[in-house]
Amino acid sequence: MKKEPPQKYASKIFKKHNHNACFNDSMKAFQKHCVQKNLKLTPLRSKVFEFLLRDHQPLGAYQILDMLRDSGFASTPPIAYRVLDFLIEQGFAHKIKRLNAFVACSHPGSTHSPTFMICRKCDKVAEIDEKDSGIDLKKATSFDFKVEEAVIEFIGLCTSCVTVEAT
Amino acid sequence: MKKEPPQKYASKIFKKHNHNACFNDSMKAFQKHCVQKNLKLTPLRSKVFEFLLRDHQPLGAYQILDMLRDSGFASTPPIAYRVLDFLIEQGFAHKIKRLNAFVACSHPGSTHSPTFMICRKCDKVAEIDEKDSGIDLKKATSFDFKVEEAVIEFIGLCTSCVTVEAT
DNA sequence: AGATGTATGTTATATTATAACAAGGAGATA
DNA sequence: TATCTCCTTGTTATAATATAACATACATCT
Repeated sequence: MKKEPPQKYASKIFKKHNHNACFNDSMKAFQKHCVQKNLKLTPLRSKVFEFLLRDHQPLGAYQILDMLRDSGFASTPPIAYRVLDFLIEQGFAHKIKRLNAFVACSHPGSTHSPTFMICRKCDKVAEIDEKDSGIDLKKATSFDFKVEEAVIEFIGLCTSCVTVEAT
Repeated sequence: MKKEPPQKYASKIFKKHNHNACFNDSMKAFQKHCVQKNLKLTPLRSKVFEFLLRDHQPLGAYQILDMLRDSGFASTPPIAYRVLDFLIEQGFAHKIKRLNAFVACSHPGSTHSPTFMICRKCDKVAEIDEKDSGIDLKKATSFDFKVEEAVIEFIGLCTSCVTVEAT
């Protein structure tokens, strides 16, 4: 049996994965986090996180508001923005500047400066580990500037869309 | 006479520099570019570029509109956004997502994926060379994703503001 | 029950950006 | 010179994103 060659993967998001498990694990991690930090995991918060987990598609605040309305929640802008702020603060969501949209964090738990790959065709977003991104934050902190945080978003094509475009 | 040790500089923007020369060189480069590409360097375009060059401060579209009004130009939103689009397309300006603001490009001429250092205290922005940024775009293009463009913005403190905060 | 703190709801408005169409002016050409 | 074409600028209206400020509800502790 041949050994697999080492490969670099942007993230599971662009690949098939066991989404049920993925969803459940994330939800459980969120629940656990809230219990540990004595934060309230309310129906509203839970619902919004669920939307974000649903299919890893980034969602705009106003899309989320529509979904909340459909689910019987109040749906004025502050409702969504507050929950999103909460999720971001707790490290379970990120904002994609490029899209003015929000995604569930792919590896929550520790605060980190996320790096995203955004497909310009299907708008799917993959969050990748800093170590795989070709970025060395220490190297970026220079004589003249103390780096505290980084916004890193790569725009391009995911495997599926590359294939389609090549046709 | 001792040799200076090699140092890394984020950019001239955070340092003293001959701003008159800097301003004039940029303006001339822009003029030259327009002649070569047979584009019209109109008073409006020239004025907006001048604002951006003024002191390297990122400017919001509506700030630019105010400045245009003060200079006797028309000042409805499309006026500013169109000129800014023009400058960006021609490679003489960039948009800073973090600030929803625009800056003159520090090394125009060739198209490039700029990397910025944004001081969270004074909002000054330095554009740095990719090679100094600790980022390897080739490394970022992986099996799963074809990188075409990158948005890279470091947030932190510039030398002056670090000093102030340490006090 | 009352006090406190946090979450949610509501109203209004700020900020950023674009669509769609009209008018003006420079240069080419008949 | 007239008019055609192309590009720039001007105008009106509105879309999209986000926050401020304040009111109400609800849980938990006492």
